[in-house]
Amino acid sequence: MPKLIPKNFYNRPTLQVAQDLLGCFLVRKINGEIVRAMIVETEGYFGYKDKASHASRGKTDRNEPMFWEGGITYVYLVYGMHSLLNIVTEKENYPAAVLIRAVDFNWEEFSSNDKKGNGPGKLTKILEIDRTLNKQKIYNKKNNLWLEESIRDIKKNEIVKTKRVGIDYAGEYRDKPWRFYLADNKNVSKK
DNA sequence: TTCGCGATGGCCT
DNA sequence: GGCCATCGCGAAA
Repeated sequence: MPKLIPKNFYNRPTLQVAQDLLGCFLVRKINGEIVRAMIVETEGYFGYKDKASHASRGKTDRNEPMFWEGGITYVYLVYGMHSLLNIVTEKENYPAAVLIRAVDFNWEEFSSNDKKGNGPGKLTKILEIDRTLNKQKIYNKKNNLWLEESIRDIKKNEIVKTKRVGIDYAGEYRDKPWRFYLADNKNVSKK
């Protein structure tokens, strides 16, 4: 049986959590049906100085969940149309989260082009994740959204580290290698 | 194959 | 009023 990831998993350094989440399963229950999606790409955002992070200008109504303790969701809208899913990490009052950028549904039904989870805005659409799921606990199953441990060991050399996507404005933080993905997976959002 | 761009709305200055 | 942690389309090549 797959194991639910415990709360204390998230209360650790963001970049560690971002890498450990690769190979784990994002599980969503929709109308009583369970859909499992393996996480294949993540990005870390943390601290006050990183201009790419929403928290770089202090706490606001939007980014407030980033300041909560690890293990809850931070869902927000970009470009007026896409909901992006983040998992909050680290301790309370320190702003940090991991963006889930791509998932893989080992599932025939999800093999058509518009049902691949190969982008942060696409996987949320397929899994019906929107801002109503903001600020929810993901270490229990009550909100019909949770995370399960990987069913195999992910080796260090399977993880590719590179710069994050879509944040060219972030100055010295633009090129930080805080994006991680599984090297052999075809569902990552960009090369 | 890659590139250019429009859609679309909330958030921050 | 400007700016996005994006996507999919159609044109060019």
